[in-house]
Amino acid sequence: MPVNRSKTPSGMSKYTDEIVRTVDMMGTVSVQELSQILGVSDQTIRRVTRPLAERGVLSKVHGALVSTKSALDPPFLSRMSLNRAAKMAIANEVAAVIQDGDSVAIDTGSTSAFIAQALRQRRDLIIVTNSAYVASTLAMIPGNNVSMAGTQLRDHDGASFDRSAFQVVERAQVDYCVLSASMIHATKGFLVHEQCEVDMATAMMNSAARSIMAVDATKFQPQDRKPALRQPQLVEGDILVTDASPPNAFHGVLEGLEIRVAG
Amino acid sequence: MPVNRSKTPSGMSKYTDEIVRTVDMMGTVSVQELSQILGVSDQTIRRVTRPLAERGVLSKVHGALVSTKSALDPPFLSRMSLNRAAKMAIANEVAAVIQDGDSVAIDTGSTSAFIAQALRQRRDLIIVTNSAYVASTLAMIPGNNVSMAGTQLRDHDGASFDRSAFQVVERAQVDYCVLSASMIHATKGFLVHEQCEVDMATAMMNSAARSIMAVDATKFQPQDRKPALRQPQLVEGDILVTDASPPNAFHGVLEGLEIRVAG
DNA sequence: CTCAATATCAACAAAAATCGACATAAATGG
DNA sequence: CCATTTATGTCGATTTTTGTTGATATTGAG
Repeated sequence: MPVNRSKTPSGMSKYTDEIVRTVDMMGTVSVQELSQILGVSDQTIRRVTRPLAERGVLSKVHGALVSTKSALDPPFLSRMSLNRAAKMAIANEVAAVIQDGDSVAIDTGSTSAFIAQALRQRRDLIIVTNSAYVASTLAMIPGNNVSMAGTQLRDHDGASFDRSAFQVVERAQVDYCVLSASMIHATKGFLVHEQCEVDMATAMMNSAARSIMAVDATKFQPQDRKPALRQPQLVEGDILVTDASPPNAFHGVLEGLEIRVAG
Repeated sequence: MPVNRSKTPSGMSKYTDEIVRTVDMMGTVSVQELSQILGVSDQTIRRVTRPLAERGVLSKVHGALVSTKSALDPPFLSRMSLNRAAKMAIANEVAAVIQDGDSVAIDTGSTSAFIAQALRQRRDLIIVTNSAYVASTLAMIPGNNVSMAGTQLRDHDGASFDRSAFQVVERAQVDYCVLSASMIHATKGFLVHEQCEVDMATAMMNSAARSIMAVDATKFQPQDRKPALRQPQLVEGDILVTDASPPNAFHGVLEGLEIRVAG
């Protein structure tokens, strides 16, 4: 009778190691190819790789194995693809507010990435940002003057929140700052997840004559991961750009703001 | 009844990875061209790329696919598209030298942009660079640790050569530095146009255990704009990666280097 | 504006890949 | 040595993907 159903220490076969190494090395390998390399049948490859795929060591697609290290879809880009149309509309609206020659501080976040793209149609901008993505997007436009704030980049979104980042932002003096938020609460206002984001937003607002808050309309509903930290208070004359009219319940926290609905 | 157990992670096919990499590297690729590269029908390319376009991983126009990554139309792109096949081959060769977990300093330049793309398949890298493009390309890979050296970005290539850039590079201690050159002279060696590039190369070499010089074979011929400044001398054991065997006339300046020919 | 050239799309048949089951070979443990 | 477990290869049914064809849409030129 079968006593020990559970596989060897970690479900390993003598091929496991070489398979994983080969897949990681090549990024993508067809099952056929792999079976020839190891001199075994394709069926064996499937049998060995199935548990690996379940454990997430590698990933299976029809006809081939793909390294999970392939990072085709880092979290940042998957967030980019969420609500794409709305974010693009908002980005264009923000780009309409900002004029050629203006100076702008831009925070990190997926909406800001779209705004950076939209701002490529503007010329002679002076940009300060702590997002490497925004910086590299706008730096290569002839005539722009881009400052990248910070040195150490966060891995999931390529943004920096180190001391030098704040120094650069605080030294700046800009016409606008472009901010974002993870959620909008009917009484608490604009919320984000991390303290460093609040700090950066505060620094940018202090350096800017006017603030632009860019949030898509889905942020008016409660999010799954509840953000707990408040963004600094916007003031009279600041701008809110979104893609649908805010529900009445939010009129309180939006008091005094210039509201622009994109679309 | 067939249950839906085939949980294809995210609509991936065995071609997705290579398609995305190719599109990102080349900026723009026609569907025809891609189908020839992969040896499949154009229809297959369309089928695979449609969901990718919907997710925003790349973007479709009539007849071609365009990278959404760092869309660049300024001079940078024209240099990017020069010799792209050779540069891609060189980039892959460099990525083969560098291992997961290594620390690398990367300079600016079009070849370095390709190398950054190729290095996306590596994991847990520690990167120091003065190019915003390289930084943002590699920063978002989970596990990587990227430092952006410098604040003020040059407009034509998004690179920084200010004081803080040198401070960051000089503080670093890396396994490899990846350098490039505008021309190779048979007796003077590796040449570039600007003093700041020499300074940066020097700083990177001093911080690195081993240097990798990546130049395509066309650089062995005299260029139209003659670069006048010498890169610092490479030393015994440093690596030259190129795409064709250097002519005999250059043996003198390449003495002692490990020469790797990609392709 | 029309026209030709080319690109895209939908649908179907052919090809390839997968999975399950069983037989055989290798390894294991007394 | 044999009994038993484990791993591997082979075969057929099923599912998925791919190439082809013909219709439709888009582009650029005249």
